[in-house]
Amino acid sequence: MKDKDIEVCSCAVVHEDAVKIARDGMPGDRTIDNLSDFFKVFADPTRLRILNALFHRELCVCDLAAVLGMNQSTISHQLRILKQADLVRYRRDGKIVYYALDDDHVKTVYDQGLIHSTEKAGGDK
Amino acid sequence: MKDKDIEVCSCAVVHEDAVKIARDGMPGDRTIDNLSDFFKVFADPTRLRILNALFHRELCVCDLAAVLGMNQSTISHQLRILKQADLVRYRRDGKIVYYALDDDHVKTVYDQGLIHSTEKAGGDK
DNA sequence: CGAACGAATGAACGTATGCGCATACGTTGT
DNA sequence: ACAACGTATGCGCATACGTTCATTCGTTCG
Repeated sequence: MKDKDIEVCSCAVVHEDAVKIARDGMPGDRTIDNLSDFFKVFADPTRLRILNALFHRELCVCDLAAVLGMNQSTISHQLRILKQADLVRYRRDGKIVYYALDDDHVKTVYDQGLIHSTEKAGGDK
Repeated sequence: MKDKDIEVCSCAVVHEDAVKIARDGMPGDRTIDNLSDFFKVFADPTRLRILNALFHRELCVCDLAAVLGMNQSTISHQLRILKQADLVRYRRDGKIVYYALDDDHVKTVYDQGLIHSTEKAGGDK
């Protein structure tokens, strides 16, 4: 192994040991990418609103469009993303497709983020 | 109040009551935006790697560049975002600026996301 | 079978985001 | 004060993302 780190940063690496430890503890690309993709799903107002609406009960695409005041197409696109992330599941009843939260911990993540985000926004100490 | 919902979605709203309940329970734009912004900070591999590196101990910009194998400029840009989100704080020691996690619950959010993301990726039932 | 309706998909557009280069800033040592 | 070094910032590029329009798909009902 060669000192690739030195080439990246022109400065003398201040803490070689700390860098090594941080490197060893770093998860693989796959893990990091999965993690960022997971958070990415929650990083959009429209999707958060959809999730919020589904906290109460299952809703069809048309209902969600009405709740959010947005196009049916937009809702459908976002539902696809939520579905791919396994955050929601759907149930077909005739022409109507009902969406619901796939897992309870979706609300857990949502709520935890809510606590921290409002904490930051409100508590401007 | 006028029926704005009907105009949005050309279909006949299937569940008026459910739509109304979902609407009433919907947080304001400010809250939703804060929440999505919060998750957005976690929704990038580079920032997640920086946070991960800081789990062990505080590091300077140069260290982080070495750990991630990226430009100092890139690291600095991302640190700015993390700082604005109050996820990290910095301490100046001469020319060197050390960054550290501002809060313990940063790791909490990180870990919780990790659990769910690996759960989804691994358990492809 | 064909019309009607809800939902899904693809293309296009504007915008936002991450990265690296070049450079400016702030501090230290001579 | 000047040079050196670590860090921060502005700019441009490439790309990813969200929304909308138009169309297609799938189902139901006449």
